[in-house]
Amino acid sequence: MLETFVGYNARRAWLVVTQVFAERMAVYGLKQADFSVLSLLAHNPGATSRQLCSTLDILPPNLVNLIAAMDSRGLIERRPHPHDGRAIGLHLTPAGEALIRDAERTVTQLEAEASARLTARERETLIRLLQKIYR
Amino acid sequence: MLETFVGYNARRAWLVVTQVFAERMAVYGLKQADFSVLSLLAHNPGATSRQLCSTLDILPPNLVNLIAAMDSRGLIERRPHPHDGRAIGLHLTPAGEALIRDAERTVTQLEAEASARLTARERETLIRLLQKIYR
DNA sequence: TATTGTTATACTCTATAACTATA
DNA sequence: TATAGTTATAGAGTATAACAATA
Repeated sequence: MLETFVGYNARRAWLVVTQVFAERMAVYGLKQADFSVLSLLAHNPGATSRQLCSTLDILPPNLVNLIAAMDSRGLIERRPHPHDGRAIGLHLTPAGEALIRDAERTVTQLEAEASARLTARERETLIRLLQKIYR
Repeated sequence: MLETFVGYNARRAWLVVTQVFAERMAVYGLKQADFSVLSLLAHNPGATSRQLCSTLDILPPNLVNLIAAMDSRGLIERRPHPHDGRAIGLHLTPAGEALIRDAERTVTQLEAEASARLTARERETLIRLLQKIYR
């Protein structure tokens, strides 16, 4: 019965992937949210906390320490926003760029392993159907 | 980039479904784990805590209060296991059966709403592909 | 008045160690 | 010795309210 529900199956699949993800990202000292933030900044330099929050569905208070920690680690930099004095533009440092490049490569690899029982086409279909749910 | 990963998309889809789920199940006083336990017991009467844990990937200590609460509510009954003096067989009471019957109907309905942008066939495909990941 | 970033805090979910009773 | 159920507790993740600075 449970297995006929999208919600149940999505959670079970996510649990499997997320476990492998956590193990492989521990090498880089990154958790899921860290990876998501760095990856977004790599492809959207200068994004604000608020933009990250709405894109990732994270609440602002829960992003603060996360950003502060990666700032301390020298992975990201906060620069004044060009047009909005309230906001802070977030940028990757060279170290942050190097780290996320390696991490993204690792995730691409583990994704391939996690979906090894799917053909390339099935994997595309899966992602497309999942996006139809949440977009 | 993030959107090319199964893990990311599975989580986002699950977040959407789970939110609607939580709202609709609040009427019954059930959380996700409660629903899963009751539903499993409805279709597997006499199951033990240990069996529920391994099926749902819940750790034994985290199931204790959950079971106790539903026992207090008169939804489930603990009976001595017929063959194993250590174990306890879990059964739904008539009240528990009535509740999970209604709740399952509601979940079936909300699942249909959540996957309204998918055809019936796409929904089947989605579930099949998700199961290929975690099974 | 509304929004950005922030602090403090609380609540839920998940994880670990250790105990008892039975196998 | 191994397993089922339990207790206590710690940690991670997520949520709300309220504040200063800027729009």
